[in-house]
Amino acid sequence: MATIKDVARLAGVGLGTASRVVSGKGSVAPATAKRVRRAIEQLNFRPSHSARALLSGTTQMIGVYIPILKGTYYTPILQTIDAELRAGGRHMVVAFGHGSADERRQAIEGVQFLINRDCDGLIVMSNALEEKDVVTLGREQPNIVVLNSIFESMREQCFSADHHQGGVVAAQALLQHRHREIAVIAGPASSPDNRARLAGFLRELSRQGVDTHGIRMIESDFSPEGGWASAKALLAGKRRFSALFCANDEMAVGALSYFQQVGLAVPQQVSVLGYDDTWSAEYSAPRLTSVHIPLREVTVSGLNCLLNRCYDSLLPVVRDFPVNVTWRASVATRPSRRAARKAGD
Amino acid sequence: MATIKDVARLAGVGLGTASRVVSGKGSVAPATAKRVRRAIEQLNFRPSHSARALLSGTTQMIGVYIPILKGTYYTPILQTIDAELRAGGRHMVVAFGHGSADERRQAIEGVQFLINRDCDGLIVMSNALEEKDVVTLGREQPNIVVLNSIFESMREQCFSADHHQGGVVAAQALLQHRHREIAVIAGPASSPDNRARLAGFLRELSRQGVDTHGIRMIESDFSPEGGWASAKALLAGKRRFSALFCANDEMAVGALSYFQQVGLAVPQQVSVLGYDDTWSAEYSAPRLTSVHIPLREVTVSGLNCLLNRCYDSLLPVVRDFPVNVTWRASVATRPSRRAARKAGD
DNA sequence: CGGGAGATTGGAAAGGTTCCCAAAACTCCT
DNA sequence: AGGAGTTTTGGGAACCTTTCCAATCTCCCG
Repeated sequence: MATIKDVARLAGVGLGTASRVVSGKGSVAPATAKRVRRAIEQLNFRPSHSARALLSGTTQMIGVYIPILKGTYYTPILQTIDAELRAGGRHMVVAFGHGSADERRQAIEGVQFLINRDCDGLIVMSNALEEKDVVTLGREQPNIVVLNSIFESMREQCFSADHHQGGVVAAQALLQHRHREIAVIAGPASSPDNRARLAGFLRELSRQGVDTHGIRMIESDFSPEGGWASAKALLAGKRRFSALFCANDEMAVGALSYFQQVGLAVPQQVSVLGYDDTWSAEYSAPRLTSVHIPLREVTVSGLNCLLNRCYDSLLPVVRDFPVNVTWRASVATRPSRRAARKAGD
Repeated sequence: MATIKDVARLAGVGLGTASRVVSGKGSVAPATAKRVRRAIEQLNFRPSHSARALLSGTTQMIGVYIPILKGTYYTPILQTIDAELRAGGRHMVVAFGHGSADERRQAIEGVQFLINRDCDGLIVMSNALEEKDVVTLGREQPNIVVLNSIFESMREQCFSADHHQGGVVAAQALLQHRHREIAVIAGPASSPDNRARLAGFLRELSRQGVDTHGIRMIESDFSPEGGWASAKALLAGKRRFSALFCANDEMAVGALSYFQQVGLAVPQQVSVLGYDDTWSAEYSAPRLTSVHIPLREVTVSGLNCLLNRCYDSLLPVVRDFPVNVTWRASVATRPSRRAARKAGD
């Protein structure tokens, strides 16, 4: 690979002049510039990224940690980050969690890896990380932004929709269609955002007079397999329900698949409500009504906040993200049979 | 950030000694080593990746170009690549196609970007790239491996399952269940791998005596939206069919969603066969029978081939990938004539 | 006690860039 | 022609590491 020295020699100019032509800053006589450009062309020169990084102390590289890339939740995030970054001539290096260690350890290792790679900044998503972990990590690389979790010690750097409110909205959506016999497939209890949406959900339910002790809740793992298995367990149980709230779309999709298999019609016999409004909700059978989380906005704001820290720019940052529900076909008004029976009670 | 010079100074040793302790190669007296290690600890030193890269001429970084990260096709690939790379202490930088340019231009720009970033090697997926493009790109960075496309001028560096054979297998799956009235939702005609599977499909069909002029084929775009719209168009047409072959799972999922909406039972009234056997096939409603493409194996072999080129290692590389069908619930034996007629209404 | 082998150590050089400063070249005016 | 002011130019220094070579030290043997 040709270096700028070669370019300078071939063009018959000094190092500085060649450099000035490459970077476009500093004055250089038009004729000289042309000569240099021809030399660049001729030698197929492109500046070494490493050398620049070494000198400038910045790699123009943002690390992204994601627990696992399965399903449809993280993909738009990655896509968004890459688009924004590339527009500024920077790039993204991604690390996923993997190995046999537990999730928390995987996250720490992944982030550590990214730090060692000289990333200018980090975007981290993980609900397994603990407050003390981010503090430790933050000492090594203060340019960290966390998506979808809130850590008290670095509130400014955390971006998340209000999942408690998301739960409230979910409850309202169901209530509004007169459902009162409700089942829930929850995410892992260890996940704070899952806990938040559940709390909001139950709170709104009881606020509107539903006895929340009567609702059947199964803890699962955010995967379609988990949704499928939970739906099965729910149906096997004796408690009836006219609506099912799933703590994410993936589980809802699994549940939908199971209901289809056993011939339970959605939404005629059961309504199903998803959460996140990811891409999997769009073309399930039936199409899934889901609580919309404006993940793109969350991501962009988080990223902008990070870029502002790293390169002191002044990109716009928003910290409040409205949630609402995207209506599709999986939620309908409570079946009338039940209404009648209920009325006769 | 502390440099190795600081470490050396604090430990009261020379640069070389400090470096030897860091890298672990070369002999250093135990007592000295301990002193240096303490200094490292104390200063929280970690070697600069850029400086190492500059000196060694290698960034330990592999670039991955992917047209778009939507849906479930590319995600396992990324996950696989990251896992393999990290195991070797290397990392991945991903670029997606984006902008307003056409796909081919996007791919060229994306790859170019990766090259400028000093990647040691590149993994490229794109069916918009042309032979001459890879030749040009290959001149700048010879360490390129292409997944899921075959370019004659660099056959050794191309890894793909045999999509023609995939089409054959698909046809056999349907034939085996006595379907002869078949519709197809194809991918873009511009995509070579799509053409290959279609060719194989039709060839096997006619080999087994089905009049392929009688089959209704709609070209779509590999997306669920496309699948949905195509299913609708197919049903609106007057030609009837008992089975539908979709050139990828995403479109099949869209079709499934549409069929559910209009109350057409799968597989009782129409069978649906997907292609790729991605994760979306697993929990659709009903679960999708699909031609399994061993994408993980393809990816690993491609990556190994690349790593062998970049770092002259001797990782195992396989070039033949068996395809078969994963049976789930969306394909059944041809229904009675009455049901079939209904499907064509 | 001299000599030699081996272990240990220090520091210069190199890798490719950019930044900065001083020098050279040019322009324009008197 | 002389000089002031501006534009253009060249190259050293610095960024941080590793590699290599020479110097020093230690230890053992005759």
